[in-house]
Amino acid sequence: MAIPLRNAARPITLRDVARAAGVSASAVSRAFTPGASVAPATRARIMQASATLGFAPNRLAASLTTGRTRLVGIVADDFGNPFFLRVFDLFTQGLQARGLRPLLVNLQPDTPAKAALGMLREYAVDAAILISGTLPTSFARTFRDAGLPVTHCFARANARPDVPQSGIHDAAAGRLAALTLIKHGYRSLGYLGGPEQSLPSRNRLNGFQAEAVKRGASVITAFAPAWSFEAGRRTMQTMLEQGRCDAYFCADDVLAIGAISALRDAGLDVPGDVGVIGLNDMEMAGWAGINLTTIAQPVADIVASCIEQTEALIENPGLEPEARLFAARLVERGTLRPMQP
Amino acid sequence: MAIPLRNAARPITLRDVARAAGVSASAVSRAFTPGASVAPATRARIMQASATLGFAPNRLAASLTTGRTRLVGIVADDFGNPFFLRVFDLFTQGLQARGLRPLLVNLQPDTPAKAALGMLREYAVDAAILISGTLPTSFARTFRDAGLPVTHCFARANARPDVPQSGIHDAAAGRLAALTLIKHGYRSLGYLGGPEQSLPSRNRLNGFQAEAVKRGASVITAFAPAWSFEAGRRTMQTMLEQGRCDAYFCADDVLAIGAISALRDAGLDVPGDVGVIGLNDMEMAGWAGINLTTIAQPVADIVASCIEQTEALIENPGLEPEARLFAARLVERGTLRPMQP
DNA sequence: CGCGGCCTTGCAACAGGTTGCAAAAGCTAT
DNA sequence: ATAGCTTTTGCAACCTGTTGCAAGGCCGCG
Repeated sequence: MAIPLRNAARPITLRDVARAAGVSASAVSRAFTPGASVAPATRARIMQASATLGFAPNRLAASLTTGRTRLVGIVADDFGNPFFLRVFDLFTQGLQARGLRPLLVNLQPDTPAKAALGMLREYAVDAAILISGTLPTSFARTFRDAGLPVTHCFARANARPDVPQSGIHDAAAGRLAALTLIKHGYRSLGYLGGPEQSLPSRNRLNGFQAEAVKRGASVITAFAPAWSFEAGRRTMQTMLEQGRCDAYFCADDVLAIGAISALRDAGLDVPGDVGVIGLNDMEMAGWAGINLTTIAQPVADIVASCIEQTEALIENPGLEPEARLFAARLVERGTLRPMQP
Repeated sequence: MAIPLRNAARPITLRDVARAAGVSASAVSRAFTPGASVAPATRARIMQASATLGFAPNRLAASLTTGRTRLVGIVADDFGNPFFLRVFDLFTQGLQARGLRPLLVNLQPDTPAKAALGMLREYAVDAAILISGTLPTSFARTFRDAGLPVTHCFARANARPDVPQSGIHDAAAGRLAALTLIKHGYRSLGYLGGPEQSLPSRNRLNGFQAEAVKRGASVITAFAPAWSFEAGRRTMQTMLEQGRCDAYFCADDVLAIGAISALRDAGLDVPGDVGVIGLNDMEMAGWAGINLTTIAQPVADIVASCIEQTEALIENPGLEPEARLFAARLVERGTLRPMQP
């Protein structure tokens, strides 16, 4: 009836290897540490023994003395928008390539920052990366104040940031959208943002509105409760009740696709009657039947930059936080009427 | 010039708390262990001290003695298909709810199983979950043979499985697709699968073909090189060169959307000239403009089942592997012509 | 009042690595 | 052969928690 306390298959430890190679435990440890002082012949013998025994050093045990786990917490709260699949792909690949391992935390809408912090501290992550446009900036501050190096991707505070950030220049993207619509001859404009508390939503609006007003166009605005098709569709429906604009800038492609669906349901042709421009340039924006004119983020550059910031912050926790903003680019497809010559 | 070897902000340890609360380290450890023997008053004092110091026990240090990290490796190789975003969401949520933490490994096409195994063993994960329809079954075997508990989600070996598995009954889904097309009056059928080495691709074909042939329909087949829009579009283009079928079963919705794009480019109306049925029932299948008739997987059930299998395997590594197959369900939308009465 | 038994607590060993220090070994130059 | 250096190696302490064991405290009961 005895329940075994430990798995029968005990993992191979460094002492097993030491015994097999006829050296001390320290020698084995050093053999696996680049730059440590070991005779080449000894190292070879140890590596040989490790290979036959199938030994891999336990990083977690090592972390006790080194103070580094090479674990990075990825904290995200939007698993609904396909945009983030690309982002996860890039992040996990990029971190892996640097020998860092992503530990995922999937935030529920009601998860307090403290709880998320606790999850990460239990695992002694070297840093955390916040991937979200909707998380309040206080979230990052909570992490930072607890002494956990943290960076924020795809969000931007208005003033000087609390923590290092990478993302697009939202206001500039908004201006680009306005400029594009105006160039295409639209005058009465609508803005359909994501959740109102989301900084990118607001910053995109600010740029959009400023540019539009400057050029004599009018802007009405609405915020969708989520970055989803259904939210975009519903919000466009209520926007249409206030009368229709010539063209709409949607702060995300999926939102735009939902909005177009509502416009077509209302008997309006896109781009015949109404123009729509999205943001993100997700793969599906290029699909036939969608063919959405949109503004592209340099996602790969942003993610690479954020990883770089994270590594730098791990090296030097006192680093002055910097917001790196990337320029967005117009991708013309078929949801705006042809430009007036 | 001295470089500090350790971060100035040393994390709070259990001995700090012990000192603050005036008890021994063991007392603190026990205070955090449910069911351990501690006087309520002592525990309260310790919890108080922990809260003010901001202490959280380091699970990694604990893992040295307990032999459990509560870390689970999530190994995936397809970050292109939005279907998997939903899957990641469900997995991370489900694991978190059980106090397990997902450690992500993003497999590149050329990552050998040994390398992936090494990444996970370094972090002493309690188990690994393979999420992939394209990974060869040898991958799971490599993990298992190394003594790492492993389960496989969304793949199925033909015979008795090497490791526990959860997924849909691919052959049954294929039969359902064939039956549906035949009920709608289609006779000359086409199958557009994912990568040929993918087991789900082949199993879906087997069921589809068996049912179709049994009912006197013909089947031509093709395999796309990836589970993507572009692969679906291209593959449908080459299929059309061999003449067209009445209807096509595509082994994935994104593949189907690509295929429809190719069909329309070829001047064919869907569903007027050709019927298309997909598989997965992803969110976008329901979007206006796509409106794809498809076969739904009970994804949430499958993921829950896989997590359950994983937990069971951690408890009892000797568990007999079992393949749990879930029934797929038809979701009728607008890409098949109306049924003949 | 004394004793047995239970609950609570601390000691010390341990998990799997890392690392400062000093001893041992190898090498060169006298 | 010896001194003087450098390189290689092992010892032992340490990182942070956990746990078996035994000692201490407290209770009730006779």
